[in-house]
Formats: sequence, C-alpha cells, structure tokens
Amino acid sequence: MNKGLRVTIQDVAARAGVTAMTVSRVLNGSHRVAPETRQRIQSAIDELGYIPNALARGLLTGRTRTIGLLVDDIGNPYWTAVASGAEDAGQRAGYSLVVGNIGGSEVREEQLIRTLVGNRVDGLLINAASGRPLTQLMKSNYPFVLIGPEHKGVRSDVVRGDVYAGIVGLAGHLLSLGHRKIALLNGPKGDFESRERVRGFTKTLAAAGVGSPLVANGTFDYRGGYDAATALLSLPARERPRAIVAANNFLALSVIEAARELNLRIPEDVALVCFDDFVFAAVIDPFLTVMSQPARLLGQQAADLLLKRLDDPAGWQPTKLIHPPELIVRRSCGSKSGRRER
Amino acid sequence: MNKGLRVTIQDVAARAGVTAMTVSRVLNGSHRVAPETRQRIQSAIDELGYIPNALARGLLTGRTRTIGLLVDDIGNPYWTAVASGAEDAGQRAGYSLVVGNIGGSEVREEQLIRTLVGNRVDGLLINAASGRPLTQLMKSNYPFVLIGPEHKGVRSDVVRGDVYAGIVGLAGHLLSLGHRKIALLNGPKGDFESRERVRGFTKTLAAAGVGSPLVANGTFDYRGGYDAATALLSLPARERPRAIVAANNFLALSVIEAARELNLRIPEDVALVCFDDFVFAAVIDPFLTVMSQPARLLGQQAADLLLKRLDDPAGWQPTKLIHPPELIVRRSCGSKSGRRER
DNA sequence: TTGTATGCGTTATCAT
DNA sequence: ATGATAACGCATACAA
Repeated sequence: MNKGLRVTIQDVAARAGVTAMTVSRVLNGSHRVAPETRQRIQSAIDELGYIPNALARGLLTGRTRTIGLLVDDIGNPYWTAVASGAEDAGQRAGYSLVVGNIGGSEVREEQLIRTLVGNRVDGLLINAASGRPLTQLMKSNYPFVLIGPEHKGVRSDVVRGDVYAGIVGLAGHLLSLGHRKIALLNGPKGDFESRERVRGFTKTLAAAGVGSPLVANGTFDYRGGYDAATALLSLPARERPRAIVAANNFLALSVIEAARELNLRIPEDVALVCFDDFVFAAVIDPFLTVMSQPARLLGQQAADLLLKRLDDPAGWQPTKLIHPPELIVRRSCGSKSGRRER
Repeated sequence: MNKGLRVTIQDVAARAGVTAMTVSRVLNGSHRVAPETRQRIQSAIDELGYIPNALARGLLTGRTRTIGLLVDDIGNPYWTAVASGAEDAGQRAGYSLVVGNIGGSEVREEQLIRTLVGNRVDGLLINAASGRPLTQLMKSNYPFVLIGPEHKGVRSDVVRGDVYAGIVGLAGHLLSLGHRKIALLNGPKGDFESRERVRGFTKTLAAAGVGSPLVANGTFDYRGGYDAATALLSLPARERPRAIVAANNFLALSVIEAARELNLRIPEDVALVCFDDFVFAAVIDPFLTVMSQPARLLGQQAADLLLKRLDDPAGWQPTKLIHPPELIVRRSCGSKSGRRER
C-alpha cells in the first residue's frame, strides 16, 4: 500500500487531538460533535488528504454501498444505455455501480458473479444467459434483479422490454408492407428472449397464413452475425428472404454488411428491421427501422427495485416490470412513410 | 448481510474439521496441505457455497487486485474499446477492472477518484480533464497511468495517440483534395488534446498558405456538438466552411445531423473527416473518412504499464507511449479513392 | 502438516 | 460531547 494511503483514521485523530471514534462521528455526520472539534478534525482530514478505507468500513458494517451490473456486451449501445440509467439511479441514492462484461460466456458470467459477491456488492443487476448461478444466489438470499431474460424457478425482480410484442410488431409491419418471405435473424439459441422472439415470429406469420418461417440463429458478436446473415442472403433465389428481422442492432449491421458483399440493396432487395434504437440508427445507410426499447429506463428501474429491496429486505416482494416497445419507421424497411428524422 | 454470505472461513473450517488457517492455505493454493485434508475442505467450500470476503482479504494484505479506469464517456465506442483492452490485460493478470464515467464533469472526476481510492483499487487508469486530483495522487505516490491528455508537472506513465500527427494528417488530406475553407470542430477548450489539435490544425493550414483558420469549440455530448456544428454551417456563404474536421465520432455525427437540417450534402457541400474509427463509421451515410487510433491497444498498454509498476514499485520509471494514427479514407471527405469497405 | 496469536481500519456498544 | 473496547473475516509470523 502507498504512503499516502497509510493515512488512517488514527492519524487524523492524533493530529486533531481526539480519538478515532470522534473522527468517525464527523465522517458519518453525527450531530453529537462540538462545532470546534468538528472543525479541527475537518482540517486534519484535509491536510492529510485522508480518504476512509471502504474495505474496513464494509467489513464491519456488512454494506458496501455498491451494486453490480452484469451485461452481455457493454460495447452495444443498448447496454451502455441500460448501464447509464442504472448508474444514475444508484448515484442518486449514494451507490456506486460496478459493471461487468459477460461477453456471451457462461463461465465468465459465473466468474464475474463470484468476484462481485466476493467484493460484497450489496446486490446485483443481471442480464443472465445462464440460470445456474442464479439459483445459487437465490438460495443465499442474495438480492438481485433480472434485466431482460427471465428464468424459470428463479424468484426475483424482473425488468424487461416486451420482446414478444416487439417481434409481433416488427413482423407485422413487414407483413403490412406486403412481405411474405420474412426471416428472423435471431440471437443465440435457447435463452428466454430468443424463444420469445421465435414464438412471436412464428405465431404472427402463421396468423397471416405464411408457412414455414425462416429462423437463423447467430451469436451477438460480429462474426457470428455476419456468417448467419450471409448464409441467409445466399440462399437460392426462391428461398432467399425478402425481408429480415434482426434481433439487435449489431445483427442488423451484419445484414447490412452481408448484403453489401452480395450486391443486394436495402430495402429494394431485402427489407430490414431490428430491435433497439440507438444514436447511429438514424444515420446509418439506410436509416434503420427499429423497435425501440426504453433501455435507460430499464436500467433505472432495475436499480430502483434493487435499492428498494436493500432498504427493506423484509418487505420485499418480487416485482415484474414489462415495457411495451415502440416502432420507429425509417427507411430500411422500404416503407413509403419512412422518415429521415430520428 | 445475507444469510448465504454469513458463511465465513470459520464455518468452512468447522465443517471440514480443521482450522481456518488450513482453509486459508487451500484457498491460496499452498502446497503444504495433505491431499485428503484439501479434498475435505474443498467439499466443505462447495457445500456451503463459500466465497471468500475480498474486503477482509484486502484490508489485511493491502491489495485488492482491482484497478480502476476513468473515462470521459463510456457511451463512446472509442472508450468502450479502450475499456475492453484494459479489461483484457487486467484479467490476464488476475485483476478486475472497475470503470467510472466522468461525463465531462470535474466534480464527478474527483468524486470517482475518491470512491475508487477509498475502495483501495491498486491503481488507476485515467483519462483526466482536470490536473488537480492528479497532483494529489502523485503526492500520495498512488500508481496511475494517464490515457490521452498529459498534464504538466504530473509525473506518470502516459499512453496516447499522436493527436498532433492525426490532425496534421486529417487537415492535410483535405488540403490535398483542394479544400481551403476548412474548420475544426474541436472538443472542450483548454485541455491538452484540444490544444494539440488547434496547434496542428493552424500550423498545417498556415504552411499551406491558408490564413485565419476556423475553430469551433463544442462539448463532446450531443447537444453541444450539434449547436456548434449548426453555427458553423449557418455562417454566410463566403465564410461557411467547405470541409470540417471533427474531433471525435460523436461530433462527426453532429455535423451530419446539422448538415441534414440545413439541406447541405456531404461531401458535395461540406466534406467531413474525424478522429476515431468505429464499427459504425463504415455504415454511416456517408461512410466516414477517419483518423483511426488503436483504442484497444491503448487500453491494454495502459493496464500493462500499471501492472508492471504494481509488480515492482521500486523499479518504476515513467514511460510514455505515443501511437501514430492511421488515415482511413472512405466517402465523407469526397475523395475519389474513397472505399466502400471498412 | 497443522494450529495459535495477532492485527489490518473502521464502527457499534457501552461507558464516562 | 467524547473515549475505551471489541469485533468484522482473513492471512502473516511463528510455534508445535
């Protein structure tokens, strides 16, 4: 440890001619300190550049005033917005936010949870792919809020967008434009949201009398998406989709790139729509038609739910907040009414 | 604290019929433990779901195996890439990375430093706007690495792109395309990189015989950039710039938006180039010509320098790593050789 | 190979 | 209004 950090509450106390206890009281804003004493102590703190050791404090009190957020890909503007919302809500209540990046790896997910719990964050906001560590947390009665996918048998707060409604809206929009050969470029197979999308997609198409819907599963990273998109667009002309619903903005990017490689124009040759609005959607060529989810709000609400539970653990009841998404029509779907604006 | 977290090393020891000391040895991988004892202890750990308390460990050892990264705007892909690089490097050495978002506020910057130091992160990677807290850290001999701006009188490792060379290249490219009315849409006034850009910009233009260069200072958030860009493009026709160098990708976005509002085409009416490449640059309309900086590498090297210093504090000597940027010509500058590819 | 004693920096509790 | 003492959970030094 560094010299400067060797400054402890004892040093401050000595310099101010009081006991550590009194310094502690000043630090924690107790009123039971004489104004002049308080002043002397404050001076000592400033002169020594004293910063309380949060480890010692946390060890003793059992609270760190820190919460953790685990997301699949912090490089995705969607998750950045979620994080920003959570940070805001946390900061208002005097909590710090620690963000971990899962990157699609279940191993990493468990690792991160271990690290954060080891550091005794007071609670967790989790965009979890794997349910395993969650049941563990549940057994420990460790407070956490799920953002996005729900998990069977896991009793917890949940905050998420209505993915089902979103996909219905997206597919419906394409149908209303006359499309019949529509494909879903989905995320990794098997998780909750992925299943929701497939369910909504097939149901909507079936209701419109369109059989055997095309579903491709890519990964959310660039490579996986690009390969899946290329495969989709390389199908023989009769099978090739004339419209694609991408499960998130990065997958939409993949479609754009793949189409470019194959000399396919968007929206003339393939229409494109996707989940999640973001700054660049209105600037990308072509401007993307998206199903917008209130990412920032999701982050805020998730943090708020967690903080509420921390405040009153006994009174906690699992809450589920599901937000309807909003269709923003731009150009990539080929709609006549597509706006240039964001 | 939660029931599940009440599991301490003592509980594990009791269950395994040994002392806390022996458990500690297993946790830290000492070889001096009988295989069968080790096994018993491991079982106890698993059954109880024991996770060591990093607070207690850190308090005792004086090391947390955690480093902090403070950036101006984690929402910007550039900084996300830096963070990702730093996380990689850290993880390889068994360190966790905690990221803080400064958001252009010096108050927030000091606050974050206080919080992280309070939590006794072993060192800091800082993209600092304000020099004040740095001198404080220096006096305390607290290890930190600067990413981006340097600061006078601050002795520390520095990792950054060569902003001066970058702006020279960008302005030079526009000059070579025949432009004379070139403006710099700069970031916030006064910091190191901002001054570097102005210096390189004026010098390059002067060398080409172009007088009185136009420099506008925006903030890096969307609003500030948009206003500045609009002001620039709304100048009377004789003064209006025919080419703009944007100080980062978000400012370039502002220019695109502002131009659209004013019915100005890019690159026909205004050419546009900017710093920092990113996924969307090759998809944005028009594809952006950029000066690419090795963001990921910067993050990695910064972390590596910090870890090296932590490993051998006595042998530490301040190192400065400056990377030349690379010009990637696409369409927004109006160059004939502009590629469609990324 | 395993155990005992001690202290890291802070605050809760009880005392003055 | 302030102080003394103990305790949080763990690892270091030393002992057995």
